[in-house]
Amino acid sequence: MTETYRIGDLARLTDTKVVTIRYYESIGLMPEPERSAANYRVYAKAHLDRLRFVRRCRDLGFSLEQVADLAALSSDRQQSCHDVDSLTRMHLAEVEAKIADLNALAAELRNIGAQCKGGTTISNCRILEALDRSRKPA
Amino acid sequence: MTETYRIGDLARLTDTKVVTIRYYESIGLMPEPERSAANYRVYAKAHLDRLRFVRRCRDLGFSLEQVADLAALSSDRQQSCHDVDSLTRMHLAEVEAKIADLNALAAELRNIGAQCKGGTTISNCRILEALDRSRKPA
DNA sequence: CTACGGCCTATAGAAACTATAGGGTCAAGC
DNA sequence: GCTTGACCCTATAGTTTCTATAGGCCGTAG
Repeated sequence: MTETYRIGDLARLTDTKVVTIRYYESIGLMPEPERSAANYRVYAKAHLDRLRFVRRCRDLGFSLEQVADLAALSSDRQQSCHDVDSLTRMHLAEVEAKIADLNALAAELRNIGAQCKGGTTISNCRILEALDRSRKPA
Repeated sequence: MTETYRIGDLARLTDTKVVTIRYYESIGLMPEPERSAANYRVYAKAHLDRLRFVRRCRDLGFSLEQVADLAALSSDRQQSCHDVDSLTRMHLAEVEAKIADLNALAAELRNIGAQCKGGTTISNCRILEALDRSRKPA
């Protein structure tokens, strides 16, 4: 009576490739499911939930290792909320740092692009010179 | 008389690991240098310049393939500036998209973090519930 | 009964390196 | 003269997060 899923179902429901689900199992991020007579993986709702959790964390940019940590924490409901919070905070700090870097990078790329106004051949285009700071001006 | 460098010198001068320089050589991104009697790599100034160019492009977030393209373009000075410009533009678009994604992610993480105010144990901490949208409230 | 989609395992590849093993070279110090 | 240590060499495997491929079984619809 309990509804079950095959690996393809899980893949469709969570927008994950079949091979990726098997990969998660191989690294222990997904528990090993039951098998049918034909050796097919047979999943229960709990597996679906777990996979959704994993995928959502990945979308949020957590590494697989961090996801595993988060999942372990979540299974120990007596444990302090603090660990989960600090993991989230650390990750937020990483994300913010990356944004800052990328903003600086974008500014530089826009600047480099602006140098192209003049020439049409490489020899009088400034982009490469801008990319290569060590090159002396012609 | 012309000054030469050993691989460790290049590494220090460009803040690159020695193995990484050899890796660049193995994939054809750095030309094969001369060898000393003891089979040590002996680099000239041109190699140093080339490596600086590669590293700077990498810092700007270009992939190794893009760096190779850029370098090829730069060696053909008759070629149109347009190619270099469009590569840079495409890359800028990618970077801007990534920034937008990360901003959305940071907002979500801040939101999740804010949920932790209340409880001190997992069972009344909201972070995991926020991470796992499919979990029903207890 | 054969074709087709879905499932299985196992291995290799992609990107951009990093790490390790096992060994040669060279200058300085005892 | 010999050892120590820093540096160099090649070759291979590991990292992360998957994706792709090969070769083959299962189950159903026509």
